Amino acid sequence: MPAQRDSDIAYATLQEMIVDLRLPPGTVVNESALASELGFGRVPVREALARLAKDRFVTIMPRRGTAVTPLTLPDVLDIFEAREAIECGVAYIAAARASEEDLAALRTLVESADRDRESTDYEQFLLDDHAVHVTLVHMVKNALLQDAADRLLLHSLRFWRMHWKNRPPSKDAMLSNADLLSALESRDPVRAETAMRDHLNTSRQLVQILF
Amino acid sequence: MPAQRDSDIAYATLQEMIVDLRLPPGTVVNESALASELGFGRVPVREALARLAKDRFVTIMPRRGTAVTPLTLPDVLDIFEAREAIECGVAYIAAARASEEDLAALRTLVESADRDRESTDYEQFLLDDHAVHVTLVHMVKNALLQDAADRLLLHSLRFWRMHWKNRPPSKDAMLSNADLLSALESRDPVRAETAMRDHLNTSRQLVQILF
DNA sequence: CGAATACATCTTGTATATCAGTTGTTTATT
DNA sequence: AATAAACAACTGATATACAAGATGTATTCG
Repeated sequence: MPAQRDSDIAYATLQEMIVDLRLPPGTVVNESALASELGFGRVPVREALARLAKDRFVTIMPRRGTAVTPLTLPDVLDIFEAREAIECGVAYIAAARASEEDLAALRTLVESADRDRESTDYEQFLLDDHAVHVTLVHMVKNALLQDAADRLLLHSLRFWRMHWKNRPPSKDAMLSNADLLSALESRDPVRAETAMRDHLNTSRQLVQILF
Repeated sequence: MPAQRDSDIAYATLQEMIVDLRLPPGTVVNESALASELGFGRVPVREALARLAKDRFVTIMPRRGTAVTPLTLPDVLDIFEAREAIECGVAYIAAARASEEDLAALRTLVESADRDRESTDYEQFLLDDHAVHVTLVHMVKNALLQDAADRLLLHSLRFWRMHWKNRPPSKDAMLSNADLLSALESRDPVRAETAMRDHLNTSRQLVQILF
């Protein structure tokens, strides 16, 4: 655990506020204001913002201001495309490498998400679905892949929250990961990759229609 | 153009120094020393180091110091694995999306790299091969994928420079991208993905043997 | 002589102050 | 009235100063 510097806490706090929409896309933020709100000095807040900018969660316009990055349709399509490129590869690798414990944990999460769909609790569904993908990525135990994938998954989570915020929750758009899970359990890399690709393609198409 | 803040210049400079081994793996760096060397204050240097830490080019040990991240065998294998996961997806997408101009530029680079191999100029080979992969990624015009891939490619470049630094350059280890190029030119996503996977697997195996 | 503790020093972490660039507004000129 | 130049206010960018944690060393006690 890399220590708890103020800038680490500020980073985590702000990221959470951005992803859960307490700081909605487009919000302009101000270093000094944030500093006094969070109870830190300007320096740790500034460092946190710099890191969030590298993640593309905020956009810094030098000497002009900093804003929470907006979510345009092209941006969202990029997120899905990048997820497809990375997570398909991850699924392929994970099929060969997953331990029994990993698979059991994944099964629990997938079943939990399936229950959420039945109760149309979309916030909980999002969290469980997110957890499924995060867990999958962590299975491959590759810090570099994990960095890239975790960031994309958070972008994705932010998008879905935005998407469903003022929209009726629809069961059709809450896709199951059952196929992926069964492919992983039978240690079939190609099927796992295909399941992931189908999963992501289907949601991407849904978004493209509904946006 | 995202303005030229001192911290941007410091970031670019330090990244270059790390990747071209002027700051070899394991070097411990000191904020104030770097600051006076580069002619900046401590703040921009510190921000640059924070960004480099996110890229895993340096490792910050809070209140203890900062070091250029060492290159262990497991790290290198992670780099190759992550490249496989991402670049295969990139090749797949690029096959459908590449413009004629992109393909022409790629052809020039591939041929250039092939010439470098004949003259066993490994530094120039590395640069051209790097350019091939960077160009490929830029073809898909997806900033998120580009972020992730560019970082991995720089890690990879650093590794190869380290690898060949005190080793006789061997033609066998300088692989061609001709197959990949031809797959792209015939707009065949599956073949492009396969070519990329073979390319990366072969070099990974070479490394695993020689390390 | 060995171990533990106190201390000196080095390095990063944070706060405060100053500098500099951008923008929008005001004012003067045509 | 329209345009352009000067200016004022705001924001981030950087420098300087100070605080705090960590490590190695020296000293002291058993």
